Amino acid sequence: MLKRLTEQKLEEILEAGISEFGERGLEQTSMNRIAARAEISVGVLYKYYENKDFFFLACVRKSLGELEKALSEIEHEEDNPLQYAERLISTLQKHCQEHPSHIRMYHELTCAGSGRFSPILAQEIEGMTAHLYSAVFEKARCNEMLRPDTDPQLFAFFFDNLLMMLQFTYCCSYYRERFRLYYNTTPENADVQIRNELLKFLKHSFTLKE
Amino acid sequence: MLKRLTEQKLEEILEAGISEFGERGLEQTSMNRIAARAEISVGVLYKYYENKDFFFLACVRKSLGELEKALSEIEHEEDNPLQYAERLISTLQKHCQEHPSHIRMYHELTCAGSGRFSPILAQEIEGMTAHLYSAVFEKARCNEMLRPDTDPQLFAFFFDNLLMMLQFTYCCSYYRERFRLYYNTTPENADVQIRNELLKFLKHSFTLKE
Amino acid sequence: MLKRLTEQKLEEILEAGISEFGERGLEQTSMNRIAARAEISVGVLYKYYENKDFFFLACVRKSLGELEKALSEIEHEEDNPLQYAERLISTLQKHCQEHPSHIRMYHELTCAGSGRFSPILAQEIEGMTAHLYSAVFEKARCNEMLRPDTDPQLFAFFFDNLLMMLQFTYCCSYYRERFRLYYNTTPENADVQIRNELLKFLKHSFTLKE
Amino acid sequence: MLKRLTEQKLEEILEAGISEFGERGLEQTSMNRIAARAEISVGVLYKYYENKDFFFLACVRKSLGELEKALSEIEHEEDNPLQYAERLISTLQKHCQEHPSHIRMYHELTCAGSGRFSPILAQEIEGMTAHLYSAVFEKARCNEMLRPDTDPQLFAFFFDNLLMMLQFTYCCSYYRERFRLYYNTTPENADVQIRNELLKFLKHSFTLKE
DNA sequence: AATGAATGAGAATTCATTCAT
DNA sequence: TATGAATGAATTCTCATTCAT
Repeated sequence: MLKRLTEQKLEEILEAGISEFGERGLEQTSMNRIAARAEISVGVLYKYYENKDFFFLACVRKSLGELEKALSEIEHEEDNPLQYAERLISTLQKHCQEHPSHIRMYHELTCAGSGRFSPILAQEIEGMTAHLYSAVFEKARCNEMLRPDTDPQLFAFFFDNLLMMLQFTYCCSYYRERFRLYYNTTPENADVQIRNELLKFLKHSFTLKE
Repeated sequence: MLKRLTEQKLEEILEAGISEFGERGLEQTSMNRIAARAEISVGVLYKYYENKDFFFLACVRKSLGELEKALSEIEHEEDNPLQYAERLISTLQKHCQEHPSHIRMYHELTCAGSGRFSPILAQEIEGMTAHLYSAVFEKARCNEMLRPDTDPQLFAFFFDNLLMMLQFTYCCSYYRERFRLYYNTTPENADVQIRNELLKFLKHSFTLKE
Repeated sequence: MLKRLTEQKLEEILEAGISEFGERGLEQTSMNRIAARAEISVGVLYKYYENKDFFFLACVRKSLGELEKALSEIEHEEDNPLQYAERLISTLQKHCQEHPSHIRMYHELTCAGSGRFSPILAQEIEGMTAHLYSAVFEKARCNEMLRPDTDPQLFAFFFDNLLMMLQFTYCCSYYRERFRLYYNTTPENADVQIRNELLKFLKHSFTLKE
Repeated sequence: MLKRLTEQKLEEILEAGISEFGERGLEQTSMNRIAARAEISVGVLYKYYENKDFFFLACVRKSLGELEKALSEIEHEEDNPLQYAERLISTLQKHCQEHPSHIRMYHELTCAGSGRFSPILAQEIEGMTAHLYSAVFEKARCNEMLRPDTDPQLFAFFFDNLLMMLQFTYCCSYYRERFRLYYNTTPENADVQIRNELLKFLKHSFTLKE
C-alpha cells in the first residue's frame, strides 16, 4: 500500500527505536516490538536497515543530529566562556527534559552491550564536542580568561564529563536515584540550583572580571 | 570430578561473573558462560544463587565491598579536603587499573538492562559515597576551607560525578576512546596529568592557604 | 522453507499435541518434541499458543469438541434410556478405537500433573455429560422407567463412572492390562460382550417392559 | 551417625514418597524433595533404592500392602455378595479418608508417565482384586445369587470399575470437582448416600431374597 | 555408613532474521 | 513493495544421580 516511507514515517520509526533502545537497552529491545510501536511491519524495518545494529546506529545518528542542532544554536560572545557554559547547560537541561529517551539511548551506547560500536561512535559523537570545548578553552587561555596553569584539553575533558553526568542525571533512572541521595529531590526541581552551582564550580577556574 | 567448592573457588566464581558482566553486560552474559569461565557447572551457580539476578547482585556487592575497603584505607588530615581528594583520586586510579572489570560492571548497573535494580543499588552503592563526600565538604565549609557561597551537597555531587567519569574513563571502552579524543593517549599514560589537573580544577573552589 | 500454516496443518499440530500428551503426559511432553512431531518449529507453537499450558488446553478443547460432536449425533427415542445407553456405549467404543490418544489425554488431565486445571476442566468437560445424564435419568424416573427408589443424580454419576472406565479400558495401557486380568483378551476383541454385559448390568435398574 | 535405618524411619521415608508422588505425580516429584520431607539425605535414598523408579515401586508396594491388609480384614458370610459389597465399600470409604495420598499415588500409576510400569503393576495390584471379585461372583452365580444370564468375569470387572472410581472420587482433585457437578457436595458429606445408592445399583443384578 | 554439594543433560521460551504471499 | 508468519539457535533454570568428604 505504502508506496514509499514518507519522511515523517521515517522519523516516527527512528523515534520509536530511540524510545525502545532508551527504555530497554540495545539487547533487550526487540525489532518486532519497535515495528509494532511504529505501526509498521518488521519487513519494512529490514528493508531500510540491514539489521538491528544498523538500525541502532541510525537511531543514534538521528539523535545526535538533533543534539548538534540544539548546541549549534547557542549564541554567545566569543570571549566569554562562562556565558557560553551557562547557555550550554541551559540548553542541555532543556534538551534532557524534552528528549529523555535520546539521552538514555546515548547512555546505552556507552555500555558493554554496545561495545562493538565504541570506536566508531565515540569518535562520531564525542569528536564534535571534544573539538568544540577544547577550542573554546584554548582560546580562553590565550585570552587569559582561563588560569594560566590550566591544561585546556583536560579542562575541556572534565567540563564535558560534568555535562555528560548532568544529562544522565536528568534521564537515567540509576542516576536520578543517585541525585536524590545528594539533594533529596528530582533534578527537574533543582534546575536552577544545579545550573548555578555548576557554574560556580567552574567559575573559579576562570579569571573573569565580574 | 565432583570437587567441593573452596572458599577461594567461590571468590573465583564471583570474579568470573564480574568479568563477564563487565564485558558483556547483564543481559548478554549467560550463566552457562560464567560457569564455563569459572570451570564449574551451572548447577553450582544455581545452588549458591537463586537466579541470575541474585548472582548479579552478589557480584555487585562483592565488588562494592572491595571498593569500600580501598576507600576506607585512605588516611588524611581531617581539615584538608584537597589532600583527601588527592589520595582518593590516586586510590581510584590504582583501583581502576587493578580491577577494571569491577568498574565496568559498576557502569553496567547504571544501564537500562539493570534498571530494575536502580532503586536498591543506587542507594546501596552511592549512599556511602554521597554521605561521605557531603560530610567532608560540609565540614570543609564550616572550617572555611570551601568558598562560603558553595552548596556543599551539590559540590559533593559534582565532585563525585568527576570521580565516576574518571573511573569509567579508565575502564570502559567507549570512555577510553573518548578520552583519546581529548588527550590523544590512554588514561594510564596520563595518570599524573589527570590527577593534577583534576585537583587544580577543584582547588579553586577551596580557600586553602598554600 | 517458511511454509504458511494451513488450516489443516493447524489441526495436525493439535493432533500431534494430543498424541504426545496422551503418550507421555503433560509434564513429560516437550514443546520441541511436539514441534518436531508436527514438523514445524517451536516458534510457531509459541506464536499460536502463549505457553505450554495454553497449548495443552487447546488440545483438550479440540478433543472435547470432537467427542461432543460424536455424542450429539446419537439419535434415540426420548423415553427409552436403555436404548440411549446402548447407542452411547457403541459410540464411545467406536470413538475409543478411532481416537485413542484423545482418551489418553483425557485421562492425563485427571492426574496430579494437570491438577492446576482441575477446576476449569472438570467443569468444562464433565459439566456437559453430568447435565445430560442427570436429565436423562431424572426424566426416566418421572416416566417410571427407573426404579422409584433410585436417586437419578447418583445413578447418572455411577453410569458415567462406568463409561469413563470403559474409555480408559480401551485406551490406557494400565487399564488394558487390567482388563486382560478379568477377561484374558483385549477390549477390542470383546466389544460386543462388554457392551451387552454392561447393558445387562444397567438394565435391572430400569423397569422396562421388554 | 545412623547405624541403620530403623523400621520406623523406613516407613517414614516411604510415606514421604507416597505423599509427594500423590501430590505431584511421578515426574514432578523430586528425590531431593522427598529426602528433605523425610529428613534424610538423598544419599540414603539412593543407598536403599537404586533409582527413582525403584523407589516409586517400593512406595506403591508399601501402599498396596496396606490396602490388601484392610481388604483382607473384611468379614462376611460366604454366600452373601451384597453384604460383602457393602463392607468392601465401607472399608474403601474409610481407607480413602485415612490415606488419600495412597489412592492418589495409585491413580498416578495409571497415567502415561508411569506407563513403563503398567505390565508389572497392573498384574501386581489388580491381580489380587481381579481374582477375588471374579471368585466371589462366580460363586454367587453358582449359588444362584447372581442372575443366571450374567457373565461373572465382566460383572466383577464393572464392579471393580465402580470401586476404582469411588476411590478416585474421594481422593483426586479432578474427580472431586466432577462429583460436585453431580451431587453438589464433597464425597465425604455424601458417604452414606453414595454407599446406599451404589448398593442399590448393584442389588438388582443379584437375586437375593430379602 | 551418611551426607549433601556438584554435575550436566534437557525443558520452556524468546527473538533476530528470512522469505512466501 | 509490504507483510508478518515461520525458523531455530540460544538462554535460563531444574533435578536425577554421583561421589568426595
